[in-house]
Order: sequence, then C-alpha cells, then structure tokens
Amino acid sequence: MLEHIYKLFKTFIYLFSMKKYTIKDIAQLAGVSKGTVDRVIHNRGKVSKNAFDRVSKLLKEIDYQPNPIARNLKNNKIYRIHVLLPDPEKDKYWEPCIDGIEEAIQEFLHFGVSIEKVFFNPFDKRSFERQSAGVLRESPDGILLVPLFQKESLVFIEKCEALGVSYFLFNSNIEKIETQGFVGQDLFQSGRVGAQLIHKSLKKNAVIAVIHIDEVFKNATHMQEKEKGFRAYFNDLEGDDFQIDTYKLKHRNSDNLKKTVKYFIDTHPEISGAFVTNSKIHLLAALLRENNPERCIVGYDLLSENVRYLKSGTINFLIHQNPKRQAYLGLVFLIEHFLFNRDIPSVKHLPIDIINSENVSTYLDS
Amino acid sequence: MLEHIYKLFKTFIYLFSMKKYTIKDIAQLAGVSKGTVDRVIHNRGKVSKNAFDRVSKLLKEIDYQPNPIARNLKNNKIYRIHVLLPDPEKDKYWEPCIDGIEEAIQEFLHFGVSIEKVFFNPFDKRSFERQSAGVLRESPDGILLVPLFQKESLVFIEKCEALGVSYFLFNSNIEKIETQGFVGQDLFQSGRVGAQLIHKSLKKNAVIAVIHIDEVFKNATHMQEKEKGFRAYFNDLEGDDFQIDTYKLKHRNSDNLKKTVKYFIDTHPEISGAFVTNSKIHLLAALLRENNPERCIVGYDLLSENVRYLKSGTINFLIHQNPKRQAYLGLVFLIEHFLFNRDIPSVKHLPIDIINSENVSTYLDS
DNA sequence: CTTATAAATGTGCTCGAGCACATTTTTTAT
DNA sequence: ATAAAAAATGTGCTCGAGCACATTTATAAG
Repeated sequence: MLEHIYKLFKTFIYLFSMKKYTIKDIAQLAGVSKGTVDRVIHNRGKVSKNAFDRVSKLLKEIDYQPNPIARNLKNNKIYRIHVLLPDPEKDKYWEPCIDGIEEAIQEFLHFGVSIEKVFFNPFDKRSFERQSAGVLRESPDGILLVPLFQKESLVFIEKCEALGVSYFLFNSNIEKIETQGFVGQDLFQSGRVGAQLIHKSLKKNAVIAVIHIDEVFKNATHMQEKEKGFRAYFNDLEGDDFQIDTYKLKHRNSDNLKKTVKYFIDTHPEISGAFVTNSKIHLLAALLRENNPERCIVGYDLLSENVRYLKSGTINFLIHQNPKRQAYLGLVFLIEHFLFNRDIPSVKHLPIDIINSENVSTYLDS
Repeated sequence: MLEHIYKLFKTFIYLFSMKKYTIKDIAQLAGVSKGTVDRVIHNRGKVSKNAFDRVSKLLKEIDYQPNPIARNLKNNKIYRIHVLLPDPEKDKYWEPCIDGIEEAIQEFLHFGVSIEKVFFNPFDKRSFERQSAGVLRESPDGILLVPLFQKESLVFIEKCEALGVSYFLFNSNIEKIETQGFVGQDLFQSGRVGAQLIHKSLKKNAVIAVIHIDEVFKNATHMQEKEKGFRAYFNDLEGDDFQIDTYKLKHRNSDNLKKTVKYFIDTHPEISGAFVTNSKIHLLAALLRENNPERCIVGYDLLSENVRYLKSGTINFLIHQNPKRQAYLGLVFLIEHFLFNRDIPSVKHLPIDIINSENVSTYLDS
C-alpha cells in the first residue's frame, strides 16, 4: 500500500519535471492568449511591452522549445535544395555521396523538402560553370556544393550571396573566411596522419615520396594541403632524418598515365614510402610488383579497387574521407537550418579514419 | 515566355511525382472513408474483403508511408526506457555513454519518450542483480543494458522476455542467439586489428604480450574474444614467427595493481609488443620508462589518461570502441521500434576506429 | 416481412504551432 | 465627448494520423 503511494508520487514528480510546455501552457501562465505568445516568439510585433516582457521572461525560465513535430505539420512551403557535385561516372570517389543524399531524402521525406542532384564534370571547369548557372536559374532555397574549382566556385558563391540563397560546402573548402559553412576533413591534419603511419612503419633514413596523381592538375589546393600536413609532421621530428620528394604524375588519358606511373616506379627503386594524396592510389598499386614488407604505401578513400589492394597487402593504409557522410551531414545542416532555423556550423571536421586490411570491412557496410 | 511555361511545367511534374499521399488521398482513390483505410493499415479488422483488397492494393502501389510527424503528434502514451549500465564513477570508460544518452533524450524530447539511467557497480555482481531487479519492478517499456556479467544478464533477459519487455544490449554481447538485439564492436575482429598494427610495427621474431588488466577478472569473455582475434591474426600468417604470451594482471586495489604491473615490466624486458585488451592500458603506460621506437603498445579506448600517453608517444595506437555512439544508437533503435515500429536490428557492428596521436583530436569533439 | 444482431463504414474530435482574421482596447484627432 | 484610427489581443481554423463513437448496411432469427 505504502509502496503503491510511493510509486504514484514518483510518477507525479516525473510528469511534473518532464512537463513539455506548449504555447497554450505559456499563454495560460502569462495570462494572455496563445496568439500573443506566438507573436512574442516570432517577434512579429503588435505586442504591448508589458505582455512582451511577461511572456519572454516565462519563455526563458521554462526554456521553451517548440515541438518540431507540430511545427512542420502544416508547413506549406517546400524547401528546394540542389546538390552540385562531380559526376560519379567520371570519378568513382563521388559514388557514396549518392547514398548519403538518398539517406537524407528518405529521412526528411515528410518534412516538405525536395532535394535534387546536379552533376558536373570534374575535369572541366566549363561544365561546372554551366551546371552551377543552371542551378542558380532554378533559384532553389539552398545549395550544397563541392567547390572543386576554387576560382569558379568563389564566383558562384558570391552570386548565391547576392541572391540570398543559402549554401553549404563539402569535401573541399575554399580560402574565404566569410564562407557560410563547410563539412569535410581537415586535410592538413589528414596529411599528418598519413605521415605518422609511414614514419612508424619505416626505418630511419628511408626515402619517401609524396605523389600527386591526376588527369589534369586541377583540384590542386586539396592535394597540396595534404602534402603540407605530411611535410609538417616530418619537420616536427627532431632526431630522425627522412628524404621526402614530391612527384606530380599528370596525364591526359589513362594509357598515358599508366606509362607515366610505370616509368616512375622503374626509375625510383629507392623509394620505400609513398603517400598518394588522392583516391588514385590504385593506379600506383596496380603496377607494384611483389609485396615488400619493408615498404609502406598510404593513400586515400575506400574505392573498391583501393580496397582490393589494401586487402592483398599492396596498400598498407587508406585514409577514409567518408564522402557519404559529408554529403549527408551537409544536407542535414541545410535542412535543419530551413526547418528549425538552427544556425549552420561554420566548419565541421569529420574524424580522420585510418583503414587497414583488418578494419576495412567494418567501414564498408555502414 | 516559353521558358516561363517550361518552368511551370517542371514544377508541376515535380509536384506530381513527389506527391506525398495521405490517408485521405488513399481513401478518396479507393472510394472509402479514412477510417476504413486506417483499419486496413493497422489490421484492425472490421473491413469487408472487397474494401480491404482495394485499399491494400493502393497502399502497395503508392508505397504509402505514414507521416511520422503527424503520427506522433497525438501520441498520449509515454514510452519509458531504462538504461542499465556500469557506474561511470567506478570506471571512466562509461562516461561518454552519458553524453550519448543525453543526445538521444534531446533528440526525442517531443516524441513522448522518457529515458532513465540506472547505474550498477561493474565490480559487483550483486549490485547488478539489485539494480536490474529494481528496473524490472518499474516495468518500463524498454531496457538498454550492458550485459557485463554474462550469467546474471542471461537470467535478467529471460525475465524481460517473460514479462514482454523489449530489451537491447550494447558494448558486450552474450552468447545466446535468440537475443533481441546488440550494438557494439566485433571484438574478435578488433583483436585482429590490434594484431596487424603490432605486426606491421615490429621486426620479425619479436616477443609479444597479450595483457589482461583488471581489478577482478570479471568481464572475461569480452577480453578473451579480443585475444582470440589477436591470436587468429598471427596464426594466419605463414612465414613470420612471433612469440605471443598471455598475462593476466589482476588485483584487488589499485596500489596492489601498480606493484603487479611494475613487477611484470621489470621481469619481462624482452617484450617489444603489447596488446592490452581494455581501457586500463594507461596503468601500463604510466610505468614504462623511456619511449622506445622499437616498441609497439596497443590498447583500447579514448580515456583522457590513455590519450595523454598516446600523444606523448608511449602508447602507439588505441582502438576506439565508441561507447557514446553505442549507447546513442541502442536508444535510437529502441525508440524507433516503439514509435515507428521499425524492427530492431539483431546485430549492429560499429566501425573499428584506429587512433594514433595525429587523428585522436578529430575523434574527441564529435 | 419485421426485428434483432452483427458487420462494415463514416464522422469528428485530438494533438501543437502557426497564421489569418475577428474582436477588443487604447490612443489620437476633431 | 465622440468618432475614427491604431494598437493590442483573442479566436478558430489548418496540417495528418489515430481512435472513439455514430451511423449505415448486411445477415440471421423469429
């Protein structure tokens, strides 16, 4: 019996403390109507100073948070967001982004959000200019984009700002402080991570190569930032001396590149550590002959080809940039900005995941 | 002008294809009332075969998904979930779980969910029995728990099943196939990851130690599973030969343990690789004298003490079990089960994060 | 064929926020 | 003092799902 009363009491206390206040509750407490409370919350004016003070004091005290469920129930407006990213057909690195985008679409299906994907050719600035102009002509509410081409992206962003269109960047950032928001990896730091992995795996005085592979040498800052971090790590070391050389393997078509890489490997047998600054590491791995335990090859991204060489032991480590999550989070930030007017984070750095042949499978299915 | 018409047309097509069907729409299409549609959706019966077929055909065709926003708006029921986990005061490993739980609470604040934390002493089976019994007496709708003590947890789970209380496990699993659900790391595989990290960092024929440190030797399966994976990795190697020994450093109080560890280190100077199977690795690291680049020390978890030794170079790698995310995801699964009757995943393995001194900071703030 | 009973179907309210519009109160002008 | 204008406040409907209850239709019994 006593226990029963005690339980009732606990339930009461619980309900009391967990009370979720509604506009109606606050109206009652302040002795006004819910219309007035609504006007205070949204600063719509037409409220006497007296009522305003009383209500806003209550709002603060109670830490009122509107019920997001009810808030969006009526929501007539459909927010249109365009995602401007490199065509995954042209560069497989971008494939997982599609999944991330689809996930966000699914999650916000009933929240009055429409998301459209727009691809541009990552090897063609013109394509970016064309597609970005097309996006702007549709005047969406928000734009999530990969600013692969620095200069052109800056122009585009300025147009967005002029038109008052919200935007958010992912994967690569651009050097402009007033940028509205960015989600991606700290590239400098990821270079340091690669450096430590190689450093700890090699003997002293080993010869190490930083290798930039790409069809055309665009997207330079992205890869250079990684190199900076890589070199900074080795500069910070005191005792050890390593020789670090940078190689740029550019090309116009893949046959050409194959030859270039092959020639590079043949003419540099002394190299025992290699840091490839993008997902093209499989091109290098494909041409390495036997697996040498004295060697350490580190690159980026979980492309299926890279994963194959990782599992076979040719590649020692991959750094995971998680493009899927980048795209997903970028969308979530934009959507929550529109729907719940949360403020967009200026820079969100994702974890720098270190992948070897033993943990790779645990990253592939999520 | 033509462009204008084209734009209108596109908007129309868009709205048409993205049409979110409501119960009302379906009722209209099927020529019945929304009440009937509702009865079909929830299999409440009292529907003629004719109407049932017509409606369910439409539901399938349209791939109707109820608006989760509206669905929970009314929701009178408050789902009560209790989280049963080791007291973070007694073992700091569990601290991040609190954040994960708070995050879930915040996220589902307005969805009619109440979450309560219940701690037990991880060094005292009795405490678990007492606290778990207390939880059951409250008869919550769901329970998220860490089955630290295998046998006792099994008994508890059986009681849950008898009472029809939903439950979900995290961090450690128990050997029982019919278990309702588990989120955590694949411990065997994480042992393999640790093994590869040590393997690649050491010379051939190095002497390696698997070290189990704990106040009392409970939680055995957890650590043993890691050791199994560790040894399996080395067994799979063909050429290389490594000597691997297991040491159990138990103790009753921390002074005692310090001595034990010290004695262990002094009497085993030949060991160059060490794999500590839990977060207690800082106890070992604290007693290692100079940093030896020929040495490789690998352990678990981002306790602040472990992170300090990782940054200073005494510890080479930590494997991150992400207890925060485990707790968070466990709750999300339970809540979505109640709210949207999603089915609970039977086993959800989280990524096995490899942490070194360069990427550790990118894991700490998220 | 009528009435009783069961089965099937429809109606209308609820939840909380938001907003248009109706109503009341206050201020200003004549 | 009174009417007109302006400011402040209140009211009532909307959104979609869910559910109790009202109503209609079909079936069985007398």
